[in-house]
Amino acid sequence: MEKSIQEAANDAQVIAPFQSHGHDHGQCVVEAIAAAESRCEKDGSSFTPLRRQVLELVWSSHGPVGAYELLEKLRGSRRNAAPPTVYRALDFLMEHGLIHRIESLNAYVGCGDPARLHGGQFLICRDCQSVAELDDSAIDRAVTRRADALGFDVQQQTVEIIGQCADCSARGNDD
Amino acid sequence: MEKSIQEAANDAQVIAPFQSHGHDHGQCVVEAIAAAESRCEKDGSSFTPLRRQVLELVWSSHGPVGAYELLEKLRGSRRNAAPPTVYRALDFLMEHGLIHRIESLNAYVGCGDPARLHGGQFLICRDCQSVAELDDSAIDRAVTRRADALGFDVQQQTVEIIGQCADCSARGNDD
DNA sequence: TTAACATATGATATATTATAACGTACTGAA
DNA sequence: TTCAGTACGTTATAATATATCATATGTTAA
Repeated sequence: MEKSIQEAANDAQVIAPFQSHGHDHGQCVVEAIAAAESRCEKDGSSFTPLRRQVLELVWSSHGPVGAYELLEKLRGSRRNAAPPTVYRALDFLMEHGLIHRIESLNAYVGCGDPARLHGGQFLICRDCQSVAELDDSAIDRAVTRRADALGFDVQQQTVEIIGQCADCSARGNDD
Repeated sequence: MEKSIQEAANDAQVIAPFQSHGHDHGQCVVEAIAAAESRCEKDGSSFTPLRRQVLELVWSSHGPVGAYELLEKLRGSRRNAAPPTVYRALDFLMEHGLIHRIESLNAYVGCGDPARLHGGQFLICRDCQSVAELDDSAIDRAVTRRADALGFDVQQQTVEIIGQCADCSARGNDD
């Protein structure tokens, strides 16, 4: 028998599922920040107020956020914020596995599992712009196998799947 | 026993392998243009001189090429070419499956199999910038399976694997 | 044949995303 | 205490992509 969607979402290989409308997002951000703190402490890297603030802004939605959108928000509290302010923070957060960049959207999302470094596999909903992060070993294995067969040494995987999430197709959005 | 690299490269699931230095590139471009012509004829779409020229320029290397790089080259023969000139041609070529966009490089590569519409799976060498195009059904299946389990309807797959190709690692490039 | 419409390209301007380069302030080690 | 490293400020600019309106060309159908 097939797993239900909920069971599949609970599977360890789904790092961050699509979020239901009701979920406690405040709590979810708090947890992400705590995880980031402990990750940086482990790395011996400094999780400065600016970096923390940018990470909070990234997490302020579950969707991908653009750099200039972050810049706008940042300017609420830092009047002189400029593009490098944001990009440097984003670079730091990516290097430390705290966020991922979605190449096909030029945008950034919080990483649901910063404890472990990993490349990104994402399901991106065209309708509601939400993103589910995967760490699916079957996908990873299939990629690695083919690369190995060609003598190709994999350094970074980018897997970005665009489509429509279950909620949106239930809702009948056909945009 | 494992397949040799050559056997793996000959596998039908590798649409466009990494190119050896010696391959007959002129011939390879000619074939790509011919395939494009027949594809467009089948689609009833018009393969204009501009579009043909841009496709030739994309194929002028096996590596990914940026839009502004194409624009420069295009200006050799069309003095007034402007960004929209190139982007419109690129859009047309993508819609008709004649080229793919590499999201992680903001660049474009010729499609090795325009006869059949398909999303892209790419191995991209950091050192020599060459690209191998795959159409690996195991990767595709792994993605589809997980998406299905989550009730996610896949519309477009972007799989871009960055690393080092066999030639470059043999050559000992460690950049 | 021509009016009507769609398609393709020209031309100009501008939007969006990202980085370069240099300066200043703080921090912690020798 | 000076030196080196790091983080951030500041200004400028690079690189990528799109909007908009004008012009030309081709196709259809009355």
